[in-house]
Amino acid sequence: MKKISDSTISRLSKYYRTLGRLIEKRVKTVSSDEIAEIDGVTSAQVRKDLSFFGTFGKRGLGYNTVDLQNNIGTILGLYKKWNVALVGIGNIGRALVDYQEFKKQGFIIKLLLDNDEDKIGTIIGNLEIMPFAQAVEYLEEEKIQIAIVAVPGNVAQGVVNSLTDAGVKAILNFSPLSLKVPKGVMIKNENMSIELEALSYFLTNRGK
Amino acid sequence: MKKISDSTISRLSKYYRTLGRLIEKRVKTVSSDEIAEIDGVTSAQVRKDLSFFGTFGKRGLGYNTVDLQNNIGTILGLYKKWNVALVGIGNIGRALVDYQEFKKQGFIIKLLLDNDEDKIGTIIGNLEIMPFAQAVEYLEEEKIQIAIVAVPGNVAQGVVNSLTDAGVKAILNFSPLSLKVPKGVMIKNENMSIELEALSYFLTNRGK
DNA sequence: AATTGTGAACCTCTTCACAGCT
DNA sequence: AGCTGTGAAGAGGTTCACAATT
Repeated sequence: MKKISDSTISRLSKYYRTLGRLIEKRVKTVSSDEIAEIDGVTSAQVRKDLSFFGTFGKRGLGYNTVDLQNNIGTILGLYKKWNVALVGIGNIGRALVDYQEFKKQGFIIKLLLDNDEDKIGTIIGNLEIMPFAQAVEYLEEEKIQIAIVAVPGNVAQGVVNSLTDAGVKAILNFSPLSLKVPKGVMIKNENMSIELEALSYFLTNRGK
Repeated sequence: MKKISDSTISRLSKYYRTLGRLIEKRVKTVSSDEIAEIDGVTSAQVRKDLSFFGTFGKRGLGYNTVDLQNNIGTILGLYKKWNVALVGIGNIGRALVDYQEFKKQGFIIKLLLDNDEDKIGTIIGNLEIMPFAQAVEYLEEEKIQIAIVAVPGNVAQGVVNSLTDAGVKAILNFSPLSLKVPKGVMIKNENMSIELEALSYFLTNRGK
């Protein structure tokens, strides 16, 4: 398979969401121009992104919203169910347990892990917080494919090492550090500080 | 000022954090190669990123960790204090109030806004949740420069419109939609679903 | 007439490679 | 000798522009 850029994938996620909203509004057909306008990109970009995966439109007419959403969903693997472990049940972890958006896209949190004695055994939603020390066992039991890591920076790399040793192949990292993973494992960073710092830079330097 | 790419800015954030950790470990000097290794980029990339802003190293020797961190902090505007409003005090909003990393970088949450009658008046940390209906007034009063928007997708654009009308120039958006802002306003998206979907794509297509 | 799909042109970002400094 | 700073080359991503299709 041809290497597809990260930006194309993340734009496809946006188109997917945009199509969802159009479908809610009973829109049946949409042009690349309309999608582009909503998502703040060019229409050529939309068509090019799609062209890597096939031809989904009708010349002169545009795209059927439902079909296109389905196609993008399939490309992104959203119709599979993914079993997710959440590691580190602090403020952010707790918020993520309830984050509705995840469930909607097939990301099902099946395992909560922490190493804090006080937290282990606590029930959140309908899940009990389990000891990270036995992570390997639980990860296997629950057939976890994706781990969300929301632990303090100073222990994040260790946690990620344990997870990848246990065979986890995809990680979403909320700690503010660059973490290393072995080849064949994908890690994505959700780093709020980096985005805020970009805003800080913008406010500091605009006009210059 | 020459236009600097977003990726350069976000790498500078990473270098900043990496230098912080080196300084904690009493490291005095670092080469572009070492920074690059830690942050998973090339050494040429590190030097090029820095070169847009000045010359900070000594040939043959490398960079003084403390000086370089200071320089990057200044470039990013991190030594200013930024007054931040948090709009939408749901699960994510609540988690962000306590997020220590923000405070450390000079982002000070000074205002909590929500439009839910049941929430208004509640105190979180040492801040009272105020009614979004009077946002303009409070934003001015607290001299808010940055707003973090953590409201449901269907009301996000409206909230952002009010904020930009009230003069807010920088927004960090946690809703899962692409939002429009007027020229001169910067919006950064923190979209957990997009990252998870990239992981889903990776797991679905690896090996092909 | 409208809109897609796409090769080619363009532009931007990254890496190379080496002169220049310590 | 070691490492930075940077112009030039290279790679990758975006936009153009138009033939193809409905």
